[in-house]
Formats: sequence, structure tokens, C-alpha cells
Amino acid sequence: MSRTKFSQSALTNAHNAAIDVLREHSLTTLVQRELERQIVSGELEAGTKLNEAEIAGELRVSRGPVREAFRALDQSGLVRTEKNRGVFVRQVSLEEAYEIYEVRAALDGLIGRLAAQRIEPAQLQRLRDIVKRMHAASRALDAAAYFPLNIEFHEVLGEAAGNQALLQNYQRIVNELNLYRREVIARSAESIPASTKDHEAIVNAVAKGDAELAGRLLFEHVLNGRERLHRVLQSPPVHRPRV
Amino acid sequence: MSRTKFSQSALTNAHNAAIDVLREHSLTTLVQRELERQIVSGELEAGTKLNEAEIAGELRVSRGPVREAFRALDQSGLVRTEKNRGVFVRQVSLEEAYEIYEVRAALDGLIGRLAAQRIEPAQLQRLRDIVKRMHAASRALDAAAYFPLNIEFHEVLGEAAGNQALLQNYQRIVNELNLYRREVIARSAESIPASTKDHEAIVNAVAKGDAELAGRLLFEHVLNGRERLHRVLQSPPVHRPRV
DNA sequence: CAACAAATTATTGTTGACAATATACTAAAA
DNA sequence: TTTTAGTATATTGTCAACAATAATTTGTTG
Repeated sequence: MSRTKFSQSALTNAHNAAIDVLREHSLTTLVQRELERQIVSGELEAGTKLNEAEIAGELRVSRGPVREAFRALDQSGLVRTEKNRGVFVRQVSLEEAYEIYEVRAALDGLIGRLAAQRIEPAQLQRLRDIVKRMHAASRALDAAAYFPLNIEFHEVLGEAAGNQALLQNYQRIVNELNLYRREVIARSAESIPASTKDHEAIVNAVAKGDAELAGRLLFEHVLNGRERLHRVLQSPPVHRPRV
Repeated sequence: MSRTKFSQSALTNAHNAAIDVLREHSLTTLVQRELERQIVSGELEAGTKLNEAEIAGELRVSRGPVREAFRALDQSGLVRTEKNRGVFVRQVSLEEAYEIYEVRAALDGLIGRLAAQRIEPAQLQRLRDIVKRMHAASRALDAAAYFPLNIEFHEVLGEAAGNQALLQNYQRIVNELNLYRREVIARSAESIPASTKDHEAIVNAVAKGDAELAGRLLFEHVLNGRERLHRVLQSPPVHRPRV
């Protein structure tokens, strides 16, 4: 690069970078993403009230973009709006979660079918890798290591299905379920071995190209997961607080 | 009711009714519904640019609520937003439609499964009724009569599945597909007989309570519909305009 | 002291104004 | 005639002020 007459300071570079971001994305989009991140990550927990002015202040924007982001998040199921009262991070009840699991089972079933027909060698290898690491985490009953693997497993499988529309719908559903699962995910270590066995069988079916089997296994895997979670919820929590 | 001292004029009553609507729904919600209606009904055709100020003027609101409605419609897939250029009624390409059909097949498959287990006698009777009317429309090759029946059939089945989360996702998908199907729906009369046969078989499976069968039939019914539509698209249109 | 009523404060809903960007138009040059 | 530069217009993005509603606090009464 040749030296320019007016060299730019680091500050100016940062400033220009910010400008570039705004050239492509509206503030609404940025606010939406940030809130989505905070909700999915658990930074904002279910039930929390989201104050327009407060959020606008934190993100240094006016209330307009925040309100627009709220409408998008509401439609995607991460937030619930009560007129004249405000918006709240969505609380997914047991009954709702039960229903959503069924939808996820159907979508995951389709993912299995399609992935079995369309998966590429590199993707299959990634799945095998993940399952191998799952076995390790399973033997150690290391839930903290297991859950990221679980997410990655289903992500790879979703990509392997090669259907954007499917992937988008799937992602939304999974986001909604995470609102529900967060609280119980910490104490479901006992379901890891069974889950790992499921994953292994799924990979084998996909590898064989058996669409019918892969679809059925994934469908049942999700419903099994639902039941496992359900059982955990009925047993007493690890540390039951005094009432 | 006792006579009040100040009787209300019809105008005042209408005014109060409008007030009551606003008490429960925000302008954003009302704008969103109206635009959704116009898009789904075909009043606004795919690709149309939606001008904020124009729509705001027609609906007698400011641009704020219109913009918020846009964000919701964008998220639900009925509209596409281009920064600094505006929002457009979504155009669903052949490739996208192909993908969306697969998602719909999965959801409809689940609907079949669940409906077979949960359908109530009255709903089953409604399905039989619809199929009977379908046969009549089919014999007459009366497409105009057939398509509303088709929509009603899948609506009833969707309700019979008894899963709100499923129904919502299903509805969104069907809306998206309608953006694609509208243009070709007029010249697909030849597929009516086959479709009617599908519907009859589905009702029988649901009536037997055979979840597995009902699910598979509905899954295939949707994919068959996709292929039928695809074939129609490749054949020349009824009136080919001069170029 | 508890319960209800009124007034105050905080928050959301809506609007119109301003800024930034893209589009349409006009005129000059190749 | 076509291209292109410059200008004017239209449209979207953002903001801040105002209106309407809900939540809170305060004060009063039984």
C-alpha cells in the first residue's frame, strides 16, 4: 500500500468501520441481533421486562429502532408483547414446550431424511468426530462439555440437509425451546448416555444413506429427549430451596 | 336497559367501537393484519413495492406503526426489506418454493399423525363432508369451487392435530407458499382428481386412527402436489402472451 | 393498621420533523 | 444519439416531542 497524504488515525478507522456497518445494516437490525443474542445466551432470562428507553439508552439509539426490533422478535417467538404494558422475554410453559418438541421432531425427521440423501463426506466426518467426543463426555458425565457438542451435532446435520427454508424454521424452533430448557439443562446429566447412543445410530443411518431410518431415528430422538427432560422436571431439583 | 339522559348517536357509537378496538390492539397490529390480508388475498401481488408514506396515508396513521408492521411481516416471510430502498411483497422463486414444500410436507405429516390420534367425531364428519364436495367439484373440473375446499380441508386437519405451535408454523409456511402458487393455481385443474383421491385416503387413515399411515399419506400428498405444480409450470400457459 | 382514593410518576403509543440515501431528471459532452 | 455529470426530488432511517395508559406513591378514612 502506498503512503497517502492524509494518513488516517486509528480512531478514524474505527469510525469508518462503524459507518460501513451502518451502510449495510439498519439500527433496527443491529438492535434485533443484539437482543436476540442476549436472550438466546440467557443474559436476559425468561420473563424479564424489556424497557424501551433503557435499552435505547444502553445501545445509544432512539426508541424507534428498539420498537421495530421488538416487533421482529415478537414474531420470531423470543418475546411477548402486552399492549400498554411492554414486552417481556418469552416464558415457555411446560405445555407449550411439549407442543414445540413435536414440531421440532417433525423438522428433525425431515433433516434426517434429507441429510441421508445429500450429506457430503466432510460433513459426515464432522459428525463422526462429534460423536467420538460425545462418548468421551458421556463417560465422564461431563454435561458442560456435552451440550455444545449436542448443539453442534444438530447444526451440522441441519446444514447437511441442504434446505435453507428448513434450516430457518428449525433454528427458530430450537431458539424457542432453549428458552424452556435453560433452567433444567443443568441437571439432566443422567440423560447423556442415552442421547449419545441415539446420535451414534443416527450417524450410521445417515452414512448408509437410509433416509427412512435416519428420519425415523431423529424423530424419535427428539421425542425421547422431550420425555427425558420431562422426567427430570418431575424429579426434585438438585438444590431445593426452602419455602 | 334504562334510558340514559344523553342518548348516543350512531356516529358516536361507531366512534366508541373504534376506540374499543384501539384499546385492545395497537395501530401496528391493525396495520400488520391489513397488509397481511392484502398480501395473502393477492390484492398486493408479489414484487410490489410498499411505500411507507402512501400506506400510512391510506390507513390514516403515521409512518411509525407502518414501519413496525413491516418488521413483523418481514420476519413472517411475507415481505422482504432492502435497506434504504424499501420493502417489497416477497417473491418466492421456484427453488425456494421447492424447499418450502419439503418443510410443509414434514409439518403436514405430523398433522396427519396427530390428527389420527386426536381427531374428534365432529371434525371427522367435516372432513368427510368436504371430501364429498370435492368429488362433485372434481367431476365438474370446477377449480374455482375446488380450491377453497382444499384450503378448508387442511385447516380442519390442522385444528384436529391439537397443537398450537404446529398450527402457527404450518400457517406461516402455507402463506409463503401461496405467494408462489397464486400465479399458477388458475391452470392446475388437471391435478384435481388425483388430489381428491389423496384426500379421501387421508380421511380414511385418520378415521382408522392409523397415525403412521395418515402421516405418510399427508407427507406424500404434499410432495405429490409439489410435483404436480412443477409439471404445470413446465407446460405452456393457457394464454401465452406475445413477446 | 389496613384498605381504598387521588395524585404523581413512569412507560408505552403515536406523531411529525429532520437527516441520510437512493432515484429521477436535466443538460452538457463525446 | 448515447453517456455521463450534476442537480432536484422522492423515499427511507432516525430522532425527539407529545399523548395516552398503566404503575406507584401518597394521603385519607374506617
